[in-house]
Amino acid sequence: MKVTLKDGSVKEYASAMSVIDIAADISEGLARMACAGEVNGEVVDLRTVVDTDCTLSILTANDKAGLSTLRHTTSHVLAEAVKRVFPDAKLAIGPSIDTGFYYDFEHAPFSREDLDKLEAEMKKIIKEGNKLDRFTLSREDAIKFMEEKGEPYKVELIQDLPADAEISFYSQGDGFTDLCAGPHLMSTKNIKAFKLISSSGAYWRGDSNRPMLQRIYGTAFNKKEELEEYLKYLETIKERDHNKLGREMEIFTTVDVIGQGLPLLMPNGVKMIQRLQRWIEDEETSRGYMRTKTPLMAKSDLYKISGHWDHYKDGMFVLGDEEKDKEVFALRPMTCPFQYYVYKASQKSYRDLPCRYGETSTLFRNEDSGEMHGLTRVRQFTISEGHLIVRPDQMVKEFKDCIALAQYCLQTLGLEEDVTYHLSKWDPENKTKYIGTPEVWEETEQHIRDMLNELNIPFTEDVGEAAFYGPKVDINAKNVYGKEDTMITIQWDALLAEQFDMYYIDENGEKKRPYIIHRTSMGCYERTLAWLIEKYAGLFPTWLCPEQVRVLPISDKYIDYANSVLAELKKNGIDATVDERSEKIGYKIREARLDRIPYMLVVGEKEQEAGVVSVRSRYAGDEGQKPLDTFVNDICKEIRTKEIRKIEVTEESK
RNA sequence: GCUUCCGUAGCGCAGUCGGUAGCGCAACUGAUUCGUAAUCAGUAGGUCGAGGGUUCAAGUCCCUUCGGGAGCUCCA
Repeated sequence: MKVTLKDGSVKEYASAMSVIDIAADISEGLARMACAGEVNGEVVDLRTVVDTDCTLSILTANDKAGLSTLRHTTSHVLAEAVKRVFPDAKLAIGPSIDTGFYYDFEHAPFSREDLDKLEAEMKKIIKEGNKLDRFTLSREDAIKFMEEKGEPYKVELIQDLPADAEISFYSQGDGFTDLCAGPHLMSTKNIKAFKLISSSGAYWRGDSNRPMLQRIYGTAFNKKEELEEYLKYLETIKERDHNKLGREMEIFTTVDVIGQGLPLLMPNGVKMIQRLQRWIEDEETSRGYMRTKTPLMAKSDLYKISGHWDHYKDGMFVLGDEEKDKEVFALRPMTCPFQYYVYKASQKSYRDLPCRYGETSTLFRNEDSGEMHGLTRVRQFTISEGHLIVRPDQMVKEFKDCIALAQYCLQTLGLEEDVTYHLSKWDPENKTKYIGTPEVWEETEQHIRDMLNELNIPFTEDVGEAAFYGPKVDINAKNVYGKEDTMITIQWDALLAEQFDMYYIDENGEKKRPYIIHRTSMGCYERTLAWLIEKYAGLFPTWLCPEQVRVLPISDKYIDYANSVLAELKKNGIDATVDERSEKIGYKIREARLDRIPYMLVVGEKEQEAGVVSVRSRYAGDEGQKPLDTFVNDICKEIRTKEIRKIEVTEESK
């Protein structure tokens, strides 16, 4: 057989060979480094025997799949360590993940001391350097095997494997054997650098009705240095965590007596949100949106028509008692039905459509207590919401325009590279969660699929993520910890117009159902703010900075001049202050840097006499003396164009 | 909602075996009037998240509750 290698060279073998043997034939070193193989593009175990012509790559920990193999084997080492240190623990599952691996156990919660003990035991196991061997069993034997070992979770896993699945096991020495599809390293001794990160509860099979197991998270790398670097990185991202930095910068705060998920936006945060809001509202207006302002609450009757009462009552703040009170109200969790009644207030002709309604809309959602987080998951928030009532023939164009608006917003804020696009579909297995027929769902999902393809937007399709009334495009971003949130959503709704009896009169004088697009342009302001804090680590584009310029007189003698400079800045709409304290200039600069002010204007004798300012920016350090009007022109232009100036000078700010 | 960790001055932290609370920065006052990352001196600030219990005595031990973190589950 002929084996074509990554570099294009061809090896010929007389008989079948395993991947690891081929690796050893290429070089000893490669065999030592090998984590997995890739045969004809498919990742395989090193033990896989190749017997026909193929292309083969030997994957090492420098390859993504190789690294995840290394991590997966590390999770098995962890499992063996747990069984050694805590023999009563029951094994569940232990996959590799983007950041490392985890393994779930039925056991009492693990403390940090337990993790340290386990790490020590893992080091021992690695030092022992047992070989991993793969073998398969029939379903009956596999179940018997795990029953004898007293592993009920493994038995359940085997029982649920598809009928045609090969049931494989990996053993490492005599002590430990685990049900596993692989692939795995050849020996535990090839694990060079690992660390147990944390432990926490996790439901068996991700089902909150089933027992809670204990999950241990860890990570592993090819080299010690890479591990160190990763651990250091984990430390540094805390510094840009919006929940920490946002409080530090007095953008928001929370108060225990006010309640969970109810952040207070402070003057700095409000300034930023106000700028975002004015920008978005003006942008929408220029794109043909009309603005509405509708009530924050309504009678339950409204939500009964929309279907929210049936589908999302638990998520709403209900005012009153359904049993006792004649009327029950609820704070609105969305604006849809309110804007529908704006539409319905007058009879519409086909000529009136599309109707694009926008509202800066405050919403209330009663999240479960464990879900609240900083500014990203809150109980009250304000969203750049809107609904477009359109004729079916206008739907595709309008939907595309909504995507274009979202992309424009992301580009302006410099966030477009950080997002992923998702086609969120219904779950045909769970019809009770949705309204409408399968035909309507399939058709609308196909429309969105076509559109995204046409626009050349890469996207994933997520089952069961749709709204109850229709599929949607979700634009998601990850926070500093890698957790994903929906930032923007655009939803295709061919169903609610029926519920609300919305219609327009077509060219033949007949009543027709419109389609509806539910959409946001820049999503929820609080969440966007959180995203910006983390993206820019608090060093926002100048137009968004709560304080854009600080004027620093070098002594009290120049306070008057500093204030005349300030007046000129304010006249031009620039957010600025003067630092009037009797401190040394170096100290004032340090403070301004710590406050993340983009521009500092130093003024003293020379500046006053020449009528100029000495500009110091976080972008380029000392920018030298400039006439004040030149500086004002420059910064006004930067603000007007919402320029994202690259930071070239990186000085330590600690 | 579930598992777990945490809550001491504005912020970051210390507080031993239960014996009545301290440090740094910030703040304030005074001096200094300064040229690019911390001028000097002084002052003030806490019923230790809240409530209850054990004890002669609780920041410390126990219970409840509120809030915060991590993860799970959920997220119109």
